[in-house]
Amino acid sequence: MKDFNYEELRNIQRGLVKKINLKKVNFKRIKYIGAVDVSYKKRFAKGAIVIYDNHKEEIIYEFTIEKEIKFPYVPTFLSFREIPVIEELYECSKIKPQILFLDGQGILHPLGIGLASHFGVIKNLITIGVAKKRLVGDIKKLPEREMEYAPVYYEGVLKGYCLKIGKGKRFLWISPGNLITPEEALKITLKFIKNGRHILLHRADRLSKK
DNA sequence: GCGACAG
DNA sequence: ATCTTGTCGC
Repeated sequence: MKDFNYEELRNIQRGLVKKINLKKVNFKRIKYIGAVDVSYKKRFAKGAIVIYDNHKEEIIYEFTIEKEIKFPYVPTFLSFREIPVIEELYECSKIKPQILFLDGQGILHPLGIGLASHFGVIKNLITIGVAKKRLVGDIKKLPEREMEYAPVYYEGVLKGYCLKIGKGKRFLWISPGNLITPEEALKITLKFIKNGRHILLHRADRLSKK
């Protein structure tokens, strides 16, 4: 793994965060919704994308790719590790989703530019960040019952929601990536939670691990 | 200095 | 994320 200039990468993030646009979604345009996930094995990363047809209400397309890992996992710099894989998945997909779910944070990031926001900005795409763990953000009290949620604040501003899924101590940290509001990101995500899991991200996760 | 820290 | 045996519970 080469040496990376993290100060320079910080500057890239500072430039990208200015381009995030948290506007409302025009739902009439939405026909395809996608999800991507990446898993790792030795020197390689395997990415999977699934495309859901919102009218047929089913997954209609999916595939995987493998790529050599070129960047280490460093908290707050996850984008630089995963985006090469996700970008190839997106560009090679014969069906382009109008909304894309990513396994990671959106604006719930120290600089406001998590994986979902980063990818949403460079592709000018509606993206939603769905993370399994907290990176930043404050919450008054964790939701206690299944499918309950609580607002997450960072620097005093509402940035996303924490949703309790399933029975145990499993939560999802949902925040807008780009071109969507926190409330809409929560609302759309809720539609895909079945049996305590996000059906599209879960499918992408399983595919990437095959 | 100490604790936190997406995947 | 990944490495990993047995084990608790529906």
